[in-house]
Amino acid sequence: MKQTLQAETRRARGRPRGWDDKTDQNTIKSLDRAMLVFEFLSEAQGRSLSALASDMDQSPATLYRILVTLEGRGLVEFDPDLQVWHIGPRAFVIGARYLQRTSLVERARPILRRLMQETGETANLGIEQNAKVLFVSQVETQANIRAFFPPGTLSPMHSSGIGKALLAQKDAEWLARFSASQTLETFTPHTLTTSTALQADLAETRTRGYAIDAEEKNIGMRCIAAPVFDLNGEAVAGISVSGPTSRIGTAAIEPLGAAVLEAAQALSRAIGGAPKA
Amino acid sequence: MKQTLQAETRRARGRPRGWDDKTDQNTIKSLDRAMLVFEFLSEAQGRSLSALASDMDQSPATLYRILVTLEGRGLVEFDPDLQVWHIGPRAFVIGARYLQRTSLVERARPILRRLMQETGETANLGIEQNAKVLFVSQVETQANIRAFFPPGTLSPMHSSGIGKALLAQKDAEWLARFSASQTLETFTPHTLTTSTALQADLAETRTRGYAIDAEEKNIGMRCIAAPVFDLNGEAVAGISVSGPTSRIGTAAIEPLGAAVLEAAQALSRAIGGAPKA
DNA sequence: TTTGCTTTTTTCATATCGTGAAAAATAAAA
DNA sequence: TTTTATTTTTCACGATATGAAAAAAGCAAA
Repeated sequence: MKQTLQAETRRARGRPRGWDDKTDQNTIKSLDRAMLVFEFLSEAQGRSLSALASDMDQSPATLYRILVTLEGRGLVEFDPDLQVWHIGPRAFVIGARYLQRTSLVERARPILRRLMQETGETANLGIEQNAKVLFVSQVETQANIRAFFPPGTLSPMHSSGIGKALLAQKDAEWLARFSASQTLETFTPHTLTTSTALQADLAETRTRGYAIDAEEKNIGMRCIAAPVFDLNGEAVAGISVSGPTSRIGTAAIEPLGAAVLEAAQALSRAIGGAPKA
Repeated sequence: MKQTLQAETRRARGRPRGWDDKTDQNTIKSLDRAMLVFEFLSEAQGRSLSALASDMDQSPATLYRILVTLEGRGLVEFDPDLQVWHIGPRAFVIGARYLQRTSLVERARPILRRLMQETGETANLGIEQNAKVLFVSQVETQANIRAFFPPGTLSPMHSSGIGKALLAQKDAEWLARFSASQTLETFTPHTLTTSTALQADLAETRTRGYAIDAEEKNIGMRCIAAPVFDLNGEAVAGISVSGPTSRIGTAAIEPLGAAVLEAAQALSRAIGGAPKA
């Protein structure tokens, strides 16, 4: 039972340089081309052979053979009635096994870590739990003054960055039930305590792309958050950075927002999700 | 805008005869082999190159090139710390597009969500795939003890609620082919392992309107399922709720059955279907 | 029916490119 | 250090993927 850890070999092969221009010597051209077809088909399902051939600028003969081969393994499917090609069930089964491996939290860790390093502020991951935000993971800043949310903390949605980022994605019906069941507790003079104030903030959040919690829960603490989407386009989690007002001034908000947004999108991709269209 | 319908050409190419022995002339060998690797990896994730090579009886060099090529497209992933290979996020994204084709899943989501809220149990949607049940969508209960079927799971028909709900709608000829090709694997002492026992259960299911899986696959888990019909009156999918025996006792079965039946009928209507007359 | 047109499969000759063996590189263990 | 276990890379060979073009199959008109 060897457990060799010669990480550097292939780690080096990752992205560094000489990836974009140098055609990697070790890749198989024909396989790569076939996978490009596979990927293209997944985006443009329901096309005929000839349509695909002209769209991809490939010879119909080759394309045909690729599709027939993939069909043999159930990775693509041919609809004999409409004479068009689709992604097959086997692709779904195989792809679903990606999720078996790790959870949202595990996928988030490297992304949170990078976000913390880029911004210098504590990065958090939270999910919705019974109309509250449950903080499930965190990477702390190295600064001496820290925002601190122990994982496991439950926080009201209306007074946290992640909560507001998630609320901003909910439809009207959901929000109606929310305001009916929740009272908007006051924590600081900045807390949004009326439904109209909250609605206005959520509208801004939607256009901005990320939510801002400006001392709405704790005086002296600001927080920037963006939503994470799952496969069904539903906002299932949020990523935020939080820190003292001394470091997160008005000038810092925009760059932080961009970084948080990017991190949230990276996590969405990692769990196969994308915002609803 | 031609809409040619020359179905017979490729329909004939489907499965009929001369598939098993004749090496299909139109198949690309190297691609087929690569896809076999892809599939194998999905079942045996987290293996090193050498382990895969010996398991698949392939030269490490070729396997390496296949993996690197697939890695380039994100279809597989390399874990540099453990030095092992996995299925990648792109595979998940592409595979998930299989579901986009039919609006079934999309239509089902609100219905599943409502069913979960009404019953408090995890609601599932499954379709038939090569005489197996493929779970394609799920809304999880909020209870702490949960039945869990990750989407993408394949399950034998005779030992799942949805499977039995679908079987109950098949005609005698189909069932004869089914029993000829499938062995009724035993999972628990409650599994229906003889054709006669299964037939009897299906008859009850038909009169009852919904199927009951009473710990036939997993001990401690019960499942109530009903069929969903498409435009042609064929049972193309099934909806179920599943939960622990502690919550789904004999008394709970009837109300759950009614709720599941109603949900299944709602989905049938949503896709323009109805049971065969 | 027959004719014409489009899309798909299949054939075929060519040289590209995938392949395995073995060497080199790299990392871990001794 | 040396040894051992993996992994990448090199290399020469020939299997096989490829595109052009022909054949087959469907469809839509006469």
